[in-house]
Amino acid sequence: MDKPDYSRLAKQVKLMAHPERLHILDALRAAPQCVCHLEALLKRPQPYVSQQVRILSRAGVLESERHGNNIYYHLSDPELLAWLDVVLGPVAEGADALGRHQPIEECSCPTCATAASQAVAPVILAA
Amino acid sequence: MDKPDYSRLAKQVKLMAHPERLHILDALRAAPQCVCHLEALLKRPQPYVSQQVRILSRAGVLESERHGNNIYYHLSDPELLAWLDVVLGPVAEGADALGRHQPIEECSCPTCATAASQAVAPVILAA
DNA sequence: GCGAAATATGCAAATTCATGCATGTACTTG
DNA sequence: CAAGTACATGCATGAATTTGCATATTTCGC
Repeated sequence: MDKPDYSRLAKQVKLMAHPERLHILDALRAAPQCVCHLEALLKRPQPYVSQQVRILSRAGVLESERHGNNIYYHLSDPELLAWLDVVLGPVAEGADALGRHQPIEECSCPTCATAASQAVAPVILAA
Repeated sequence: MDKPDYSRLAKQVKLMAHPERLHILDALRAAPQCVCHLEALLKRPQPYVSQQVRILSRAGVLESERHGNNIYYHLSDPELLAWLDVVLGPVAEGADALGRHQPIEECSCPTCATAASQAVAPVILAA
């Protein structure tokens, strides 16, 4: 019977109401991702990605963890996670069953590098 | 495996990313509502309400039906409806089991008027 | 400590959005 | 057809968003 807090909800919803941010969130809900990863995924300059990440961070829906030079972000807000599941459908985007992120050629973070060198031929270093 | 259309989804999500619009959508998913109703509900001037309604209308998520002088709008997009159920929780906001809208004192549309005169004392006409 | 890699921050221009208000239109009733 | 009611539309202005870019910061390998 209590009215929802439309202001608060709208503010949270707004986080998804942006194509690139939605893309980031989609990637992030699957598994922690470093910025270079998202950069490769979105095909946008790093400062651009960092800024969108910051918007999400400052909204309190993200958590970060540093691993050497890379900073891995992941979604920490259950509410938003639930919404994303409905808007985007169940998690698919580049995540495997273990919750690790899918290696991307354009990304050179440790996770991607080792994964790539183990799986496919290391064409990465050639380019 | 196919990537979601982030642009399209973001655009649709944006419809909810606004307090007043979210409020309108909440009311609208329960039952058809006329503008005067929403006006009373939001406590905002009529042109303001009409404009928000138009945004939703032009996005194709609303349907309208005229009854005499009043125009009743209702949500016609199942996708958005599903999202609203998750964001706002199950329908509650002023709808009864029959899907009629709850009469509001400030509203003078036929539905409200008759409902009011039958139920509580018609204090409405006094003010 | 130095340079390189990964990420963050600040700023500015362009665009979009929000909102108030005056006025226009459509239907109804007498 | 005249007047009233319900709703729509146009416009103006200020605020917020978007996006690009230059530059700062942090950490690692040497």
